[in-house]
Amino acid sequence: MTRSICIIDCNNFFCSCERIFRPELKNKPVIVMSNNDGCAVARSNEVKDLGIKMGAPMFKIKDLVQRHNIHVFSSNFALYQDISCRVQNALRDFIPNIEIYSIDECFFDLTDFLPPEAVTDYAHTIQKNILNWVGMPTSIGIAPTKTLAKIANHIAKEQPSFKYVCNLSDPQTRQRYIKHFPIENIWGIGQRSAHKLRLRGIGTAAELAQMPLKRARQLGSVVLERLVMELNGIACITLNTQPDHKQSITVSRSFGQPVYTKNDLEASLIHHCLRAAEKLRHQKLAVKHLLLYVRSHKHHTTLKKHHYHYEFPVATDDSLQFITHVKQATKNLFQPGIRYAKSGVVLTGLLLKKDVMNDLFIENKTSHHLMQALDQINKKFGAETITSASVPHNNRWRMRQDKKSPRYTTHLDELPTAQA
DNA sequence: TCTGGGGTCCTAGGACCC
DNA sequence: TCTGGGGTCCTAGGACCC
Repeated sequence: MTRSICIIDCNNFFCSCERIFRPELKNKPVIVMSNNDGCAVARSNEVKDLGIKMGAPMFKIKDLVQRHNIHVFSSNFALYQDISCRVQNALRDFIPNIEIYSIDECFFDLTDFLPPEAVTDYAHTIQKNILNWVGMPTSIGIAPTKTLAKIANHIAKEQPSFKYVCNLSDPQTRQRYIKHFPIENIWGIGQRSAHKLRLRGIGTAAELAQMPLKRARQLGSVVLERLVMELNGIACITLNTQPDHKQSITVSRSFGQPVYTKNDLEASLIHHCLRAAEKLRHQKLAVKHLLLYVRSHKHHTTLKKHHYHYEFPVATDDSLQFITHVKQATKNLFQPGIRYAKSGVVLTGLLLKKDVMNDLFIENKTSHHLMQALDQINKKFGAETITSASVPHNNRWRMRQDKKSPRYTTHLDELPTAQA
């Protein structure tokens, strides 16, 4: 039976979030920048029309920004995450089982919910209501597999006649559209694979769909083989509405300005560890493996050691245990005279806190109540209200974020004000 | 001068064991 | 001294996504 797999995707998500609270920016060019205001990570349609590419560095587009009076925002993830939850909750009113694929996309399956001929109308209803309730414009793609639904979604945005909903369930319609769909735009085909395929004369989704499975596997392993099947309407990538817990947690940042001292490096790592531990506790997980790393400025090759690994004898979620290792790591890694550009922490070997095996012979040093109190206070009064006394007081490594909008929906002192 | 951050999955290759 | 192969587990790195 042909399934009605749907993907809903917020249009220019970060830009649209900013516009919800600045309605005067509708139809005006808007850009949202990456951390440190380094490059463009979201562009409104007006900006795309100016030819500014995804990831374009600020210093290269400064002139265009001025000339066209583009509104630039630093990224405001507290706001985006909250709007994302609102969109998801609105969507659940229409279909309870959704797969949250990213901050601005969800998959869902309408097969057992509606007859195929009713699906397109329902998608329009969902779309209209999310726009009314949350203020977020969206696009919806519908097809028998996730890969084809992503293609439909792409077409829904590009071709105005679809009004942001494209249904490729019908094989003839589908054939007509994938004939002209470039492989670069297929979900799962990156630059490398696209180049490889083009060299072999394959340039469109339809051409890739024709590839024999054996050949696909040989060329791009099981990943490409699956993709070819998906293009032919055979579902290989299943919907996952009950995801497992995370496999890894990362906190890393490029510095707002170059860092040369051990203290600054240590301060940044401690900060990242505290954030990572917070995330860990929030997801009710504990970690076995800790990785701390530093990066020097590009082309700086005299840096010998970048990584510090540690395996906890008993999985933990205790911020204070991490900090001990930061001291050790900085001692190991720091080299004077290096211009450091970035640091980070990666937690892997994650398991549910309730499944942690204690070791009889190791004293359990985790201070649950302390950590609980820490999280509650910081949640209520703002990040880093309470932190460890060993966190050095200095901000040299922090991000540049000059154009950040208020966190309208998550911080009481940043609420929007209505004018009478 | 200035180019993000947080994820997932897959493969190859090394270490080790029998 | 030289001689095998199969299995597992782990890690680093690649490719990709948003």
